[in-house]
Amino acid sequence: MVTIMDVARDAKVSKSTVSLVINNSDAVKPATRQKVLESIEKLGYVPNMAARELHTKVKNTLGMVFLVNEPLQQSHDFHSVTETLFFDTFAGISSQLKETDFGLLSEKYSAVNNSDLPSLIKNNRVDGVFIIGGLFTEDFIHKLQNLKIPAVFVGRHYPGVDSVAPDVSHAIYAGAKYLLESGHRKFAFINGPEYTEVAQKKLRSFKKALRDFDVDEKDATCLFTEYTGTGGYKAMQEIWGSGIRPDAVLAASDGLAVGAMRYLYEIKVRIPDDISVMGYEQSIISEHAIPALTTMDINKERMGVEATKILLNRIKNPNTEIVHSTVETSLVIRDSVRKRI
Amino acid sequence: MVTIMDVARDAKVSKSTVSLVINNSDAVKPATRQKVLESIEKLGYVPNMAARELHTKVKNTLGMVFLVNEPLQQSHDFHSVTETLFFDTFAGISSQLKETDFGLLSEKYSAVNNSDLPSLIKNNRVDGVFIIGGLFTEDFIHKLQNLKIPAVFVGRHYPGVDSVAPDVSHAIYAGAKYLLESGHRKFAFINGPEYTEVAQKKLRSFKKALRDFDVDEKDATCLFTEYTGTGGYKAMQEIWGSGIRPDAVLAASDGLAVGAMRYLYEIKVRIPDDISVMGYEQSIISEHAIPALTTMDINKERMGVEATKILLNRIKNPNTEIVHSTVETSLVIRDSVRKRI
DNA sequence: CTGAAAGCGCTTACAG
DNA sequence: CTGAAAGCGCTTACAG
Repeated sequence: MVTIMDVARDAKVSKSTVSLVINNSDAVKPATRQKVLESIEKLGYVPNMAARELHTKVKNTLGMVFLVNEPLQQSHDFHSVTETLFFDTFAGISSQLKETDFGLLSEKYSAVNNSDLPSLIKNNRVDGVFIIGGLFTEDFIHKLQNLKIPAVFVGRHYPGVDSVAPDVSHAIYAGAKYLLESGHRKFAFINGPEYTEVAQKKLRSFKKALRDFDVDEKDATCLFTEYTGTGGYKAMQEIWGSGIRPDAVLAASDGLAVGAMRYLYEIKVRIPDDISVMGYEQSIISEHAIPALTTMDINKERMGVEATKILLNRIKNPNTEIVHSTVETSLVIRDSVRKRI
Repeated sequence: MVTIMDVARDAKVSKSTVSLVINNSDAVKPATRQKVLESIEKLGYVPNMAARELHTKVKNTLGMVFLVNEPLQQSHDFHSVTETLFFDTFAGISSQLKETDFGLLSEKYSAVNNSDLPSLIKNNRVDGVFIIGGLFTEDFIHKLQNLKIPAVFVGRHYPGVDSVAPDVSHAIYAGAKYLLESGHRKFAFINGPEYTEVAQKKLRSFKKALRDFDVDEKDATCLFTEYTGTGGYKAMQEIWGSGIRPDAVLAASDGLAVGAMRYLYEIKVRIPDDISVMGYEQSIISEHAIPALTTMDINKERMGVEATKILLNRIKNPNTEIVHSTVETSLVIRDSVRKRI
């Protein structure tokens, strides 16, 4: 392995000087600098991160903790939220980190019934950490805050810690508005779990849209369920079973939407001819759904980019104010909604 | 920050002794060991990885290089192969690494027109590396081999480097067999890009199944296209457009299958009533397809687990023989294939 | 079984 | 602008 000493010898300078050019100090004469650079190139020198870290205390690595449900979840479980969040966020973070020297350590972690913190945090391997997804517990947050490690939550806001999340209220409102403007007047709203704050927020936005368009709340059936395909399927089944015939369903996730679509397919109700379906998230399954699902793009990749900027800044300036960043959402029109005017 | 010196003082031993207990040496008297352990616990000591690495040369981190197409690919691009491979493989690797002290650095990387190696390799940050997906070039492989860094390819075999891949031949054969045994006799086989070895292998297996069931090759239309939803869509369109009416389509990926299904939906051909469709991969989109897609599970998570075992072993025993591991596949029966007997 | 010492490859004041 | 020196927190022979 070639060390700083080798290039110092080759360039006929001291290793201090080599170190200075590596770190882009301008206290080096251009000619010397050039000579050193040539030696580095010639010998294929790569600085030893560990040695550098030992001194500077900066690890040049960020952690990505990817919150999952217990037990082990697989991508084909007819679940939809977390994993697609993971992939796109990763893409955003990864692209943003390309410009820097930071590496990204990843780890799956279940916050429930878990007294340990993620090992990349526990073992002190990162300068800062992204917490992906909403599946954290109070206990987890407290432990995290005690460590005072720079952290940003991605996907959900939480007071007192940096976070980036989509503009949920606006997104649901925009989705409902699109449906309303397309002439729909009788709704099913399939929402996430009732006890979550996000679901409550979504419900409020949905009802606000109804009010703004003078639609009676009686013409909207609102159900809570878990964010899975199965959840959407059963909700749709329940609605249909109780004799309700909406002309549009708005789902709080693409997974829920696709679950509802499956039930409708089975009972031979055509989408969008007989009923419109609208999702929320813009995940891989919305693009591949049949018919392709009209949905709200919550811009997950952009969230990753924002989160990276926030985390890097927090590491550099630990005392800046906490930031809660909200990422804009946008409507993605595909084939599952039809105008009824 | 608490160092080995602090615990040495607290336990009233030398730091060498502390180091020995950390590293589970049995050259420490149980009583001393106990005392040290207590001090470690009390002070919340965590060994400094950088200092350790500086000495031992082992970084305790593995890299996961996730091969992508140029340009930046997003998960909703109606593409399907790589990203779902990424997610499930990651899950397998991550769970396997839980038992160890290794961390996992990830990076997206495009091998085409890229003279640099992935930065986690270039900067020498990992002890070994997983190369995920088949999108590598000869040039990439040569550079990698020159570095002599332990590497395992996941998803595709390549001579001279450790790899784990699904049993492609068996999987396609099994898929075709299932269709044949269900009474189908007129096929469309929508395959990946013609120039890839994998596609050729798939074609051979498919034809072998045909022969074994005495079906004339004339009754099977075989098309090559890229592994995307759009590819599947266009292939199906072409088949239908030329007047061919298969009773089953076998697709070389779930993305292709779902693309084909989309076309069939548009021309109001019912699945599985009018035609059966079978996928390959068992990705998130197969479970969420409508109707749910019968497919071959290539066991991506298991590939991650195997790859981890191989890589860890290669690091420990650099001179063991190259291994090409093949992971078993299995049939996942859902709703897109109907018996026609 | 335990301690003193050297050294891993860097960076950073500090002289000059 | 450049070099000599100390030190980051460990591990590993080596004595004892």
